[in-house]
Amino acid sequence: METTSAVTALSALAHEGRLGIFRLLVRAGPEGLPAGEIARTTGVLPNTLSSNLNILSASGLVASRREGRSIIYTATYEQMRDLLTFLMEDCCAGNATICAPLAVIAGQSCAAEGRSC
Amino acid sequence: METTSAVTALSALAHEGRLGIFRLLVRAGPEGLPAGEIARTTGVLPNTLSSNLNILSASGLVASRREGRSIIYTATYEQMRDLLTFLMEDCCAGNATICAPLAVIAGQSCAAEGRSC
DNA sequence: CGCACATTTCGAATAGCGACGAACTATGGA
DNA sequence: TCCATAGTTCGTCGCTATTCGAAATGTGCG
Repeated sequence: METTSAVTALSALAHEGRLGIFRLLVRAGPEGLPAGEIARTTGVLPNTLSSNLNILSASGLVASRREGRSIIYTATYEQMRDLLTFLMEDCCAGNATICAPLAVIAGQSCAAEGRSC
Repeated sequence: METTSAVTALSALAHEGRLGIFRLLVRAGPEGLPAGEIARTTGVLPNTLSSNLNILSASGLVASRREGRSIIYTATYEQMRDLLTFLMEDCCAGNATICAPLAVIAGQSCAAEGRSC
């Protein structure tokens, strides 16, 4: 992941409403939730919600599909994993205790990269 | 971690300059780096850098200590881990494949919380 | 004390974000 | 075709974030 898309993703999450939406979708799982239900759950106006869903979509953290009259939104786990990995890249250099569990997320061991931990 | 502090931390990282600083400090490890060296590395004006370091400090992602005439900044791994954990809270409900590695970060297994994965 | 270095604080200008009302598009059914 | 439902797009306004120059603080050394 590049710095630019990481900043975009972090900006998308750095907002109380959007963070709530994202976590709601993470909990909802792969089936996702229709925009209307998100609006009802969070009590946000439809147009404001739509704008925020758009920002989340643009960041890649959320995907959408139409189903009849509803549009269903889902969290994109892969993008999320990439973001977490990016944040902790090269943390090996200084701190082995946090590196080990993070390497699991990244799907690669530190040893494979020739680092000390 | 509460939503408010998560938003604060994410806002702190949602900035190209600050994200770069944070990742630099993550790579630098527990010993950290003096502000002057960060300024030299990133090519940012000292006052702008100071402002951004302040924002990172307020978010808890970075800590500082004085050492002679320099002020040394370090990444706070624990706060970072709390943030990652918060983002993925309850992801179990829908997706076992991503839940497992994330549970390692959180320092607790999903089974311990009585979930299916 | 006086000076130089390292960093922070202050104040002002600029730009971008966020929320809302109103109008628009898309889908499905009578 | 006409209508109701589900979401989106547009335009506007207020607010906050970001940056910079200039000045201030804090620290060590001679």
